[in-house]
Amino acid sequence: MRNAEIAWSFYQIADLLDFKGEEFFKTRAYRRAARTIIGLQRPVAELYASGELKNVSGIGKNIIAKIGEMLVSGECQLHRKLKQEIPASLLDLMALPGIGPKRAKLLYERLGVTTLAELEQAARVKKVRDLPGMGTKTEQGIIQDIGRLKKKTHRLPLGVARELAAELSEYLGQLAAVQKATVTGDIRRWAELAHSVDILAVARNREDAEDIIEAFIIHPVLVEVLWREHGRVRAASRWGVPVELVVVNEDQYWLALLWTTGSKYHLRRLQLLAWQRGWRLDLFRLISRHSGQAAIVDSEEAIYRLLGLQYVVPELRENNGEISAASGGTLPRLVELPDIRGDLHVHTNWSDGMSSIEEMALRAREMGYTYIAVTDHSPNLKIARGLSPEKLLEQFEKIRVLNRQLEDFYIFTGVEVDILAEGKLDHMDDVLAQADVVVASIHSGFKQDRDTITKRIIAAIKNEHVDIIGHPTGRLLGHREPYDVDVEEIIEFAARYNKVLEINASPDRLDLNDFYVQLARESGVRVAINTDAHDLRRMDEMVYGVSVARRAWLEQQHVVNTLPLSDLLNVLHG
DNA sequence: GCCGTTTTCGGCCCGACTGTTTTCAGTCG
Repeated sequence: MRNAEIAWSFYQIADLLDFKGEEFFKTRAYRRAARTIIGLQRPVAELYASGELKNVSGIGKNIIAKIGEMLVSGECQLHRKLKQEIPASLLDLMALPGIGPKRAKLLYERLGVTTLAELEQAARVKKVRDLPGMGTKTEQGIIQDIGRLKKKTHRLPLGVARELAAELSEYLGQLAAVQKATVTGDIRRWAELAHSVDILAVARNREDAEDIIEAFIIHPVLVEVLWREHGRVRAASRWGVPVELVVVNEDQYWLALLWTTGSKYHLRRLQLLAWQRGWRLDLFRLISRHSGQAAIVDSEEAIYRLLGLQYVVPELRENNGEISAASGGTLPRLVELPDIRGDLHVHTNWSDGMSSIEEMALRAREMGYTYIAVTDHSPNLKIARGLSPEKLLEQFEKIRVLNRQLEDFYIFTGVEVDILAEGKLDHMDDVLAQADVVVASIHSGFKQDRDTITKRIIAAIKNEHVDIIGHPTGRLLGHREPYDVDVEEIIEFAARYNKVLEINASPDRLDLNDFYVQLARESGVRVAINTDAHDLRRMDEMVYGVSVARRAWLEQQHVVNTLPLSDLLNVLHG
């Protein structure tokens, strides 16, 4: 069992116990354990076997026992029992904003509602308003939120989509009849939301294709075959997003890879250009219009070369000017993960992170970075145990001591300071002045109007100590819409005050998105790609932020955390 | 549920907001 699956079980146990009205501290313990497991760098099974699990903070005797059960049988008894007792669809209700365990229970017991569809029906016939504590506004809200949910269920945030795709392609890769399996489509282009999970497999023998499909569709994550034709199958997955598998022979691989990667707008432009240049490009084939011969290619690069183009990386294939740039040889030299020299926004166990400053720094050094900025929360964010000014200065002192011990690595002192509801910052200027890196972010007042929120952020930009605006739109992909903010104006002010905007690399955020990052670049605003990691493992999510930068055509010089330490110091203090 | 060497029991967790209320329960970050 993978760590993610075990963690997922604990999250679900927590939700189910919440529903039963179990005390807060117990359900929190399960959630904490889940979060800890997600953050582990080694397989739980390994730590369990070696007995090291008991040294992990937040995981005690009971949870270890349940992990043991899961490792043996795939499920623990408590989870099984809870699932029997409570319809799983009730958890969907609790995912609605404003509906927690108490209200879900009320709806279930008084109206017999178990699914979103039933809840919507109950709301439409005005039954919800009769329940204690609920009224017409709640009822209207339910109808609206369910409507909104229906629209988005078929798109999966990039992070989850990649995990699902990795699992399926790994599974395929293990089949004897499969030579290799590659993830393509939206995911290969690093689109922030995947409409489908696409996998391309190469069969060892021509006649194996159907057997591969047979073996594929029995994978437990797939629930139903939607359609199927020779060498192709589309199935519904448990995650709500469709999965598509294409099986080809080796000689078709590169054109099939190009074709399945998309986007369809990029392909359309490519087809047109191919036609103009004497080729016919269609499904898995590139045929000379003169000779009628199919081109034989041994890479995607070769296909673009045949068409007289520079190679276009998947991230750029959105019909956003990349084909004319490739034709003129003017594609940008995109920023790459190895260009990143440090992470300027991470949390430690001084606030709501899971690891110590030392652990985060050592991990960063291991990753090849030369610096990191520790940016724990400010006092306003009580739930994250935001640091008081005194505590923060104590942390700075600790970091100075650590810096004397570390060779070839530098820890910036820093803070992620809340932009308060009135636009003030959650630390005094004399405190901020002592930090190397100040990330200013909004964590409250999400529902304020556009003008108010925009002004708050502009006020932060104007503060001389602020270096970076963190997750500028506050969205959580698939969970929370961005707050209403005039991003164009933020970019304008960032340009005027020479401030850096963040690409928050967490796959739950990807904030700013590629569109605004491109606008920022065109306005001369530099970005910092930061993970906002709260544990060691999530420092690895840098690659997601880099993908946003690449989709926005960013080069190394547009990203401040590609700078060598000394240059970055100049930017921060200059 | 987890945690702890001044505790093996009693802490852990906090305030704002919303929509519903006449004083507050539930939700959320």
